[in-house]
Amino acid sequence: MGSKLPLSFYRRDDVTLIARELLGKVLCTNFGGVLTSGIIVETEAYSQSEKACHAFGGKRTPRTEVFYNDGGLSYVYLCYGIHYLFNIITNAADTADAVLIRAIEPVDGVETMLRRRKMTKLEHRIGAGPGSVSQALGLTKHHNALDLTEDHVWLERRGIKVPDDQIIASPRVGVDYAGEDALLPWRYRIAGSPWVSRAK
DNA sequence: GCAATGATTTACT
DNA sequence: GTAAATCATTGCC
Repeated sequence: MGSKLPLSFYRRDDVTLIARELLGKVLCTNFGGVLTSGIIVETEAYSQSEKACHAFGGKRTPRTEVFYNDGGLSYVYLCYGIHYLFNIITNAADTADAVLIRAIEPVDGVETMLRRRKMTKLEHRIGAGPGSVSQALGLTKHHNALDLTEDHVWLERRGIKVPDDQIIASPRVGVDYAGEDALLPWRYRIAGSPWVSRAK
């Protein structure tokens, strides 16, 4: 097993750097004694300084309150009434930065993930896309604002190296309403991974 | 209190 | 490629 990422990893002030470094790390969940995990192969950075973020401009609502905690917490949000999106809160308290996990490559508990996704055999799309990731790992809104150094949801370093030339930066999708900020290349994925969502 | 909408996925034409 | 599903949060009345 790898070593759990320390809080100091999340509390740095460069959210795009954290998003890049999360590639190749392993996201783990352990609910009811069932371990499931996957290598992070696609992420997206969000910051309060750009419109695509729910907490843009320091806006506070009951939903975004968790953004203003210290880094190292989970943020699970229900989108389109159907899909849960898993984010990691980064940076210091009162600074609303976060990284969205968009795709994983299954590692542990594959059978459990298949059952959760109602699939009979392993397909590349099992962890492709933020809604799919959450479903495969069993994350729901009940797992919002969890401490990522506890033993239910956490991230590990397993010595997987992702060289810079294997990281592709591209504009984010689904954020057209953000205007110019939608063009920021804050979406990162591992080149050549078959587990990422279909490139657009 | 109520209507509009979204950090998406899936299935169908 | 296009459209529908579906509901918590949000913002305005």
